[in-house]
Amino acid sequence: MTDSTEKPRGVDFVREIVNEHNASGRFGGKVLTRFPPEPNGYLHIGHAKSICLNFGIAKDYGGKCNLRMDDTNPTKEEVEYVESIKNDVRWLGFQWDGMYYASDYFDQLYAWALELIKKGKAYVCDLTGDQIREYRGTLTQPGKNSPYRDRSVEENLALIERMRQGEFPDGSRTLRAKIDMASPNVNLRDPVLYRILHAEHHNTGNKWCIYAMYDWAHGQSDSIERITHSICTLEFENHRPLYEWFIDQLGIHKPQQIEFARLNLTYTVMSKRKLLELVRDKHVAGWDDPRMPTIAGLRRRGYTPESIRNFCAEIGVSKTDSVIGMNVLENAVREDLNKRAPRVMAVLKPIKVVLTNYPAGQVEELDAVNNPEDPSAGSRKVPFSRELYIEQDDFREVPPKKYYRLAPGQEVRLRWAFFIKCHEVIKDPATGEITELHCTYDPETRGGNAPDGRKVQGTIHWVSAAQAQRAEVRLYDHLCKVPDPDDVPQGVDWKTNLNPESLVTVKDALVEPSLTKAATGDRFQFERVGYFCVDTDSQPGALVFNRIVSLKDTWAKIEKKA
RNA sequence: UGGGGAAUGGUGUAACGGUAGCACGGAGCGCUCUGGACGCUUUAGUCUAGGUUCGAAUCCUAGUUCCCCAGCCA
Repeated sequence: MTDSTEKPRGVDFVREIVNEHNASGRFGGKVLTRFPPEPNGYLHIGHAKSICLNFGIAKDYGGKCNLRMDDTNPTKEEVEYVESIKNDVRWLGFQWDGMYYASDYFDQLYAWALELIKKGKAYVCDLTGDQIREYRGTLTQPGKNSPYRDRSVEENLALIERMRQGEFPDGSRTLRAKIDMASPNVNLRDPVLYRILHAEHHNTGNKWCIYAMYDWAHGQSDSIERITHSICTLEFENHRPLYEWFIDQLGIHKPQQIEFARLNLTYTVMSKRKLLELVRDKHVAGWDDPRMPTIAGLRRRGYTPESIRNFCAEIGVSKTDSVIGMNVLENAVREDLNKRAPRVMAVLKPIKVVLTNYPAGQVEELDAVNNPEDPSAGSRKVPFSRELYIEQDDFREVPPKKYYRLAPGQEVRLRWAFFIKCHEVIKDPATGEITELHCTYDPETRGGNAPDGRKVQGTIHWVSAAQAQRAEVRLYDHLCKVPDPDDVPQGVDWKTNLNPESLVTVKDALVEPSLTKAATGDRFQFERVGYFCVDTDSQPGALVFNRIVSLKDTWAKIEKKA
């Protein structure tokens, strides 16, 4: 119809294609997508991009989205992975319509293979792996036909059945499509459909000893589910003619495959092979190690599903190979947590402060706002006393220019408390190390404001010595020390680019007492420091926090420039 | 050297023959009981060369550069 003259603007190219289909009636206005992972590892942030795209499109168009395990290789797949995948998809905030397995379709796939044989379009090949490679030719030279290419239909039928029955050892024969050994597209040079694999499958057990190749399973699985838009990554663009060839031969529903560029992030790796390597060789504590770009890792780190979804929306979808800066992801979680995370005071590297004019033994409760961005978050009480701890970084005996924090003779505000001024620096006579700061407080400034209207430049965070709780804080940084860890000279292991300081553990940070009630998964902003999340290792009385991301640090930037 | 793709500020991404915009980053300013947040200003781009057109990021031609493909992996 022509009643809609306004063009959809600002939508990604995939949605543009869907719009065209809806306009032309190609799929009768239906939209059915799917997210098809192989359960051979944990999902990562790159999968999140695909999940948001597939589920997002289904939602935008009132369609549906299936979750399907592409489980055609029993030697690499495990139920642990399928469970983790389902869990991660749900956690990201999506609910699939159909839950399927490519292995659900093994019978149908086998029937279709027989059909292809009967049409003279597939044959059993006795070539070894090496021979198949030789016969395939190269990118610039055509391949040559297998000597087994012209077996009779009857012989092929008999042989595939014997393969299925388990009469032949692994690798001894394959079923191949008969297409064109001279095709400039190598995927069409008689691709293997089935290989012999005497392996137990997580879903079908020992029913099969021949397994469909991905190329033989994927397109037809989409077809069976009547997927309309089969969205995948760029490297499958070369396979599309093959999938369409299968579907044309079989005369079944043909989805539209659309390829987009996979996500790459700086300072990390995204290949499942490399992530598995990190886990297996214990470079990290597991798939959910907070340094991992896995969904499980990001979750444990403290990322919110919203922040990941916002990130995916922010980066867009296109066909251009690209690398997104890690700072974009970090920015997404800061933006989300700024609105929601309660503020709290924690001192990571403490130095003691004694208020010489504050009565010994006295403790008072001060009101602290929980979240200046969210009035409904209310306020809490924090104890204040003669002995406190502040951050080592917040004191300089010889302050540089523009240093607004505590220094001899310089007045600062203690957040939600009083103005203090430093009078004496106590040092260890042996080492010269600063052990204590003697300060005075101004009782008139209770709550943080001076009745005489006097201003201070700096406000610093603190905890009261007697009431503070000890906590372990794990400071996470980039997994890799360079933006592109895959960029290594020939023969050099990419793992030489792992960041040795990706985890720095602070054993004895001091946190305000309200945090004793913090539960696993709770997120906070440690004021002026960063966003933190209670780790799964945390116990009552033995708190463990993960740094999700630091706050932007303007002072660090100024000081770096000086 | 075969085939398939992609090229817009530093990084991503819009514009669908008619003002090159947005986000992140960078620089600067304002505000602030977080050197946070927020607000404002600013920086910087159509791969190259021709052509069509009143007008081109967009259409045409020819180049250049980058990515993917030679698993019985997905």
